[in-house]
Amino acid sequence: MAIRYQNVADDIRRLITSGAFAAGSKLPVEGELAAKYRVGLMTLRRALDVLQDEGLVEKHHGRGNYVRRTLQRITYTGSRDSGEAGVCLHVAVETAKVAAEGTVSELLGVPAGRPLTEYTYLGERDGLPRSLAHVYVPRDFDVLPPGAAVSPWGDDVREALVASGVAFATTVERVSARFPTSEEAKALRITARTSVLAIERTSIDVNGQVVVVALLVLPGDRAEARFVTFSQAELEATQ
Amino acid sequence: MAIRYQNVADDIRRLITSGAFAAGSKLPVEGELAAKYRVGLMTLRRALDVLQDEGLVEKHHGRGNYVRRTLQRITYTGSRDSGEAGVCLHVAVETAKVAAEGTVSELLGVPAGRPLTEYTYLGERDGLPRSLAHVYVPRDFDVLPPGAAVSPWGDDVREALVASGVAFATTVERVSARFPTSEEAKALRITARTSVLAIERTSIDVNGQVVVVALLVLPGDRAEARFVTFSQAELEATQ
DNA sequence: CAGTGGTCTAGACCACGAA
DNA sequence: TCGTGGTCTAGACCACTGT
Repeated sequence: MAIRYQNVADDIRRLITSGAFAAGSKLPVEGELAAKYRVGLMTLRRALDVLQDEGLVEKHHGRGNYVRRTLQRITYTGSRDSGEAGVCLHVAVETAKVAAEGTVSELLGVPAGRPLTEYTYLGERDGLPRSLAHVYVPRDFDVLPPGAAVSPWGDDVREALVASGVAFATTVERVSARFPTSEEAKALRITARTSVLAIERTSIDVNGQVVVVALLVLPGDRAEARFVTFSQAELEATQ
Repeated sequence: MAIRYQNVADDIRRLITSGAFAAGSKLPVEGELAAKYRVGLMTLRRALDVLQDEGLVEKHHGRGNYVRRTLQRITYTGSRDSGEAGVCLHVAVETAKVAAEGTVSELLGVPAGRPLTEYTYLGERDGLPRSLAHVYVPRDFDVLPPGAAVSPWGDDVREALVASGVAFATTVERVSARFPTSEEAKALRITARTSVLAIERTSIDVNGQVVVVALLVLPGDRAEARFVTFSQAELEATQ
């Protein structure tokens, strides 16, 4: 049997992708749409939920439902190919003194309560936040926070560490897809139902010591991550 | 004002995390729960939707709602650190002759319609599918499909290509978080609301030719991807 | 205040799974 | 077949936004 909210969603999706409902424009009010499709309000709203999850529609309480503008995606370019083509994000940084705790304390291999410096990076473009990064460094490695950040991934912390004599050996990036915490959703201005790319990056120096941990969160519908690997032969050729 | 479905979700969540509702056990039927919390059925179901999205509850049409068992995660280990610690997945492979189309044709840099060989890998553990991979090779490079696959990511196709003389240069992996297509959801036995990690891997040979494209889909709640980078110094040391 | 979406209900009927 | 969850409705009332 045909499921009505799916049928309605299919038709509205068609109208959007065909351009009958222009990007950025306001959709008819829910009552009108419900009448048009001869379904109840709940059913129509369910159809809009489907489209919202697909990223086609934005709902604004008290204002109306809108066709979402196509979002340009940003790319997180792993730790290696630093020859990244313009990320072009406006980046805001905040610094805080915090105590090691939970995952961070575990990843850094330091006991809970150990003093850390936390850098919070928020990358924006077109007035919309696109990336959120928390970078943690043990207080010992006290790094001067550069006034203006260039990389939304906290690479300047890394560079500052290199400048102060740290020799990096290995970087491990664990990537997962999940739903945002309420704080992340608020910071990135996404709904709790938008999936995010979560990247946990640990950098280890030549002594086997974890010197910096970065936790990145990218909205799934506006970002992707890219990792490039060169074969052994290729690496030798460039040397 | 307190939102009732959130209150109900909060209480059931407490009962689950405190162990009052044991992992794997069946929840009371929806009618009972609705009566217990003195809410309508729709409201109760909305609360369960919240918990389902959080991965705490599994809903089974016609059977009941269950407290989800903690899921062991599997790890996709990039293309490089092939020294992966036991993936331990049972892998099933299917081979098909297909025509290049859409994304695949674009990534391979061949015109649409060009004959390709498609390998479909389904990785399972504990009777549950955990990974889905589609690997595409131009028909020219006809590779003998090995009877039993070892890698759920299609690495044996890659190895077969190496054995037949292909020299790989660079591998690019694009990672994104999104919702599954209905086909993916069916194959992985997840709901349309579980986010997935989508990995698009292209391998280029020394002539700059894309020789193999792999599209991987991992259920976000049961998998993660790991990428390891070694510093230049580290690489030289191992040579 | 008017317009719009968000929450909630009670009850009808459909679809799935297991016995 | 029976018990279960899934879909759907009509209508009430609440909450947010802009004038």
